[in-house]
Amino acid sequence: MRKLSEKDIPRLLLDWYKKNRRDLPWRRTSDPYRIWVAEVMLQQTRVDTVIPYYERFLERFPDVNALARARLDAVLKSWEGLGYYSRARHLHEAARIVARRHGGEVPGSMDGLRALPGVGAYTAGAILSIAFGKRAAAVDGNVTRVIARLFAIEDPAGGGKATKRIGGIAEQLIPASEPGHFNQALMDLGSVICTPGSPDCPACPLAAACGARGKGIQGSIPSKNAQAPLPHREAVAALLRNDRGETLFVKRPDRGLLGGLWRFPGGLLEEGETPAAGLRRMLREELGLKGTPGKELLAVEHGYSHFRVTVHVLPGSVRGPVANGGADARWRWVGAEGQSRIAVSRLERKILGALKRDGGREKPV
DNA sequence: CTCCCGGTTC
DNA sequence: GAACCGGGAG
Repeated sequence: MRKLSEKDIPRLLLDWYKKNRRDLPWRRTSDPYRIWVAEVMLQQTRVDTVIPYYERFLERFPDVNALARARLDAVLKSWEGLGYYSRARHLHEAARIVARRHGGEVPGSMDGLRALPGVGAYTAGAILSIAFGKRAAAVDGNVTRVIARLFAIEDPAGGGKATKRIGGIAEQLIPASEPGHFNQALMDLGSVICTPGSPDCPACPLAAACGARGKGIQGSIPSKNAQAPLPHREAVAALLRNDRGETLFVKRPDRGLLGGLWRFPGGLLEEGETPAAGLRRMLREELGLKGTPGKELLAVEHGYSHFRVTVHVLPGSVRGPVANGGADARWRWVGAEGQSRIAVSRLERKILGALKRDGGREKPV
């Protein structure tokens, strides 16, 4: 029997994929829009998390024109909890571009796709190969790991050298027929068999062709680069209620952390600042209000991509009546029902859930 | 071109 | 603690 070589890889993978492919909602369609939405959601986010969001999003925005017509607030609400909210903003903006400039048809070219906000090399390659059957690489984290192992690439993953080499190999490997299935096969293999921690080499259709396996170094590829622990910050959030029982919310700027989502008044504490003092300062700076903080209700831990935070939640009263902001105001009094309609991050949902559980009663931390 | 920012889940 | 891509600043 002839030794396995590089040119056997597509056939072996495609055969394996036909028997082992995962049944995923976006694999039951060839609609470029639906595949695009799925690929954007799958950026930075696991398959199981994406599935329910994907279903709901497409029910709400079934085609490009529906998404293009929607308000950003509605799109963000559908994205609530999925994280990396700039993806939603970019997708919405891109849908408007497709509706306006491409007659509602998702572009089927690399240049057309890459010109859309939120579409990088990976997403464009995935859409081109999966929805349009074109020969394009789609190198995500799984594919990177599979190729790094297959070719025993020991340079640190994410480094310029390894990225370039892996991209080049991915381009070469793609077969002219079924490029979309080939790319998805690579991703499934990485997700199910060639996993980061302990790859299941005996189950791998490419084991005999795998360079890392041959050298017995599959467990240490890709090499892990030590990362510094995330910094920790302290923050305060104010629970301000008016006489109608509504709560004051502030809208975050469209860009930056959690852009376009609503939050409680407050923010990061300065070094050595107490929650009460910080809250007084922030109410003054942010809303021009003179406020009196009450006793801390609870403290919530939350992690972001590059720091962790402890949020102290304090009730407060503000002097004098505060009018409701208009439709586009950056702050607004929100009743119980409205609180389920506005888009907020996990952190605010966590706080709202905790307050609801103990009925908003004061409680020692 | 490289580095840093950006959220959540398992 | 690990995993997961794109944009924008430097």
